[in-house]
Amino acid sequence: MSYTTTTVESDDGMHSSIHNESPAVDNFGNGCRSRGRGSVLKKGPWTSNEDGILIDYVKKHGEGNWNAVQKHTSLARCGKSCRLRWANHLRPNLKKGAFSQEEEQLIVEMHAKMGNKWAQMAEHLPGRTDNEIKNYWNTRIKRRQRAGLPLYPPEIHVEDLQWSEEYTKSTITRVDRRRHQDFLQLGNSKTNVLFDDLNFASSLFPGASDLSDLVSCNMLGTGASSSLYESYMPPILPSPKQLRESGSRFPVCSSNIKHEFQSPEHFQNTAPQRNPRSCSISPCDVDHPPYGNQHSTDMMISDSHTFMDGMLSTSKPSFGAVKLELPSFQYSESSAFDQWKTTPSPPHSDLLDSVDAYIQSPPPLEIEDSDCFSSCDTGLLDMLLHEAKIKTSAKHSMLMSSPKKSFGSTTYTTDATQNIPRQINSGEFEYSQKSLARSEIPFSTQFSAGGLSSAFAGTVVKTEELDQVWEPKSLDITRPDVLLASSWLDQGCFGIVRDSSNMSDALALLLGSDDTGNSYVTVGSSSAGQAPRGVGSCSWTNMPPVWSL
DNA sequence: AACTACTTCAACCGCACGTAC
DNA sequence: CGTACGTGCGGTTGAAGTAGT
Repeated sequence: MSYTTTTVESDDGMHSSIHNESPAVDNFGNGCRSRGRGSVLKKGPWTSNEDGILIDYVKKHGEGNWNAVQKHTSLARCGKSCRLRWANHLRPNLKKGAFSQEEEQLIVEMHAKMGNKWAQMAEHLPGRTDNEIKNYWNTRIKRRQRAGLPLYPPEIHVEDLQWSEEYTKSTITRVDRRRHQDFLQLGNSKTNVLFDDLNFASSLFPGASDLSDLVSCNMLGTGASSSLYESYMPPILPSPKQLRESGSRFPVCSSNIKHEFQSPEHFQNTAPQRNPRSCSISPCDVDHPPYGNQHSTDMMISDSHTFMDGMLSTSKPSFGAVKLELPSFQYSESSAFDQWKTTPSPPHSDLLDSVDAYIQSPPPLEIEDSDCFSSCDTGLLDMLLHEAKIKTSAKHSMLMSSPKKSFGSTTYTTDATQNIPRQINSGEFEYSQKSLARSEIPFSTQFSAGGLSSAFAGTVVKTEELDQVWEPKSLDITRPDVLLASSWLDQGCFGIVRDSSNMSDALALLLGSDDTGNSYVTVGSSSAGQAPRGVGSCSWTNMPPVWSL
């Protein structure tokens, strides 16, 4: 390994590096030039000798004051390098080796909550470093991207809908950390109420916060600009290897389509014995997706809703000036973290199930505009509304303990919408719009990412169209939206669609009328009474090649 | 055995924050 | 208040290792 670098001191004291091709063998004459001392700092891998020097130093002087290491020892390393070496490799009680399943699961859950807050995660993983966690996560992203799996298990996502509006505000636009911390320290006031949504104790309809949450969620979800996430729906042609495997990983594309649309009974029989939490998050499912050895129910996009999570941006600048720091549902309030951490199994598996069902409700059948651009804009709003309904219906189904049907891994409430809150304040959507505006992200940009618009755009659903559109036989399996929607088929969406009573309830849910009869969707650009668009009215030109195969 | 593709992970880089002066 | 410095964090890079052909 050659890390030989010539560094040029910059104005801010940092050293820019010019890599040489000559081998570096403790070449102190060709490294970083220390600030003010004129000595040369070494870069690259640490030797055991250097490690020993650093260890000795820390033993004598303790951690911190890393720049003094160079001054007080013969170590020709900059302070940053020393700190990194100590923190990641030399400090005691470091746990080396692969992550355990428990650790992996915890990381997934923490990332759902925190986003790329590696250091915070590391605090909850004794002996692990932020760098380790970060590397693990990046590797995991790549693996799941290849496998076409959602970044988070659905259960994770559902749980993660319980995040704070305030927190989101503070992270949508990159606020300074001080303010962020101030917010987190609000403590027992509003934040805790918001974070305590899991209790769902209130029968009030918190639509405003839901909407804003969802708005932010999707804003963040569009932060697909991150180099790691933007390719979650692969922007590149699959490798020959991937193509060979595509038959299993993208079963709907295969010629054996009839095997992919199987009866609910099939799913019931073949679905893994799924504990909503433990199974979905089990490392063997989440992090080690075997290409050809996976149950159909766990295959590829488990649901489009969750799929979007894979596109969550974390910190890379987005298309505009906005830097999206965290995934949609992140909050780092420690108390909230501790709360869920201590309850590894979700206390609301029923809730999760029911939410699954609604997540898997039909994709748009009707969108106002004909051109993709506008429909994408519309679709975002509709998607947000749709997600809001999902969330709120889940809460109410929780409260009412509705009877459920189960198809395979998915349970849905048969009378969920009877519990659906109809009370939606007129101002809530305005709030949502404000949130959208606040995000400063072009809607079209957001929506074009990964073809999500196809999965979510539009909430106006005509009952009579549903059976027609969503009969498996009428699916155009070449289309990405169908591919996305196929995840519902996987998870029993037909149970909803085919049940007319459920369907009407679902319609009510989706339309979300308020007391005055005002349709939810009419506030947005999408409206009822327009010509039906069908499933494929959105352009697929933005779809990554793999979907166009 | 040689080559290629892919994965892992240690280390670097730039930025931002806190603090001292 | 502004500046310099120390520190921490998150993103990225690239060499080493591994698997596949």
